[in-house]
Amino acid sequence: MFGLTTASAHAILALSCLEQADDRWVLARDLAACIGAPLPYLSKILNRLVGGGVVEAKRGYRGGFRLARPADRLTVAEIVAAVEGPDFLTGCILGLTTCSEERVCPLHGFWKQERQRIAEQLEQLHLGAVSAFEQQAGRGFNRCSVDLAAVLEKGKAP
Amino acid sequence: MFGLTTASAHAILALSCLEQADDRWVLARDLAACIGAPLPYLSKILNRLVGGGVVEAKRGYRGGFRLARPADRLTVAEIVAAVEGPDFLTGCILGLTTCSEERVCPLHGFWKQERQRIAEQLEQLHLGAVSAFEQQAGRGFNRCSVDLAAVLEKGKAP
DNA sequence: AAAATTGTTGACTCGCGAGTCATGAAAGCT
DNA sequence: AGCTTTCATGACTCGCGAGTCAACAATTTT
Repeated sequence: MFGLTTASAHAILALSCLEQADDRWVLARDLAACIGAPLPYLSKILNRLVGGGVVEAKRGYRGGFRLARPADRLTVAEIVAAVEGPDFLTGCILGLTTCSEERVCPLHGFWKQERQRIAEQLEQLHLGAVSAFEQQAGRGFNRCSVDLAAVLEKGKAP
Repeated sequence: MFGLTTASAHAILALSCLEQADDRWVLARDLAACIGAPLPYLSKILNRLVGGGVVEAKRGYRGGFRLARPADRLTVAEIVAAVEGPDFLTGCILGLTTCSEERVCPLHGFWKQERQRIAEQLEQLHLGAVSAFEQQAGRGFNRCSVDLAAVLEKGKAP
């Protein structure tokens, strides 16, 4: 109930892998293998990230995905918003449609504050930090079954 | 995605109404009418609250529900736990089953802190405060279509 | 131009929370 | 004892996020 959707989780982990590949094009298939997500589902999530301006896609031979901007200029808030829609953190905690600033619900004060805190945290958290954390933990391309050297070699501009 | 389930919302609003009836027995039907929730669904939610020791139920003629304790000794955390299970605020924000203190996920630090904050807030928030807020806002039994005087008269011990 | 590669998209299934319906079980009244 | 009232509960439907499958469109290589 409290937490991100699995779609957002896939997105964050996949982008963390992407960051480790620098500017090279990486296949959705390799990202899926790396984070253990189903390829067709991840494809749709990546597609939403394209729409949100988080990643770029290139079709056809030697295509794939790469970050639209450097990882330290991509926030987790932005990533989640691209996947789940811009309103993922708005709304009443009790789900009341009538709850507004004028006619607030009994948990409004508490939730308004928490919501703002969470939003701020997610905006301050950059993909670079997430990726660095994952890399230090020995995850990402380093430790998955994907052959990193081959992926990077293949992703280079011809 | 972020927020309580509607079941918890129904519970909080219904309990707020219950508080305004003091120690009298109130019918599930009246609570449902008062908060605008479907009766059969609310019944199941009230049943979970019985199991969680939040309310008491009495069947048969002149039966109904009443709070198991005074409203200022019932926390919102307790109510939500009764409805959604005790683990409603545990677990990884990315939904990773492998995430633990030893092998944390990239958002672990952020989420652990937020989770704790939310838990503390919900534990400090008592039903009495919620009910007082609702009453001041002109909601609860005061403003619903239910005849408060009749309900209270009926709920008295014979 | 043809073939191979790779992202795109719509239709489908599955599980779960939300909500409905009908029936059963306890408690009080007469 | 029988009737009425009221909570308890299992089976069902509905909508939605998650995940699958298959056909399609774009791009590069040969």
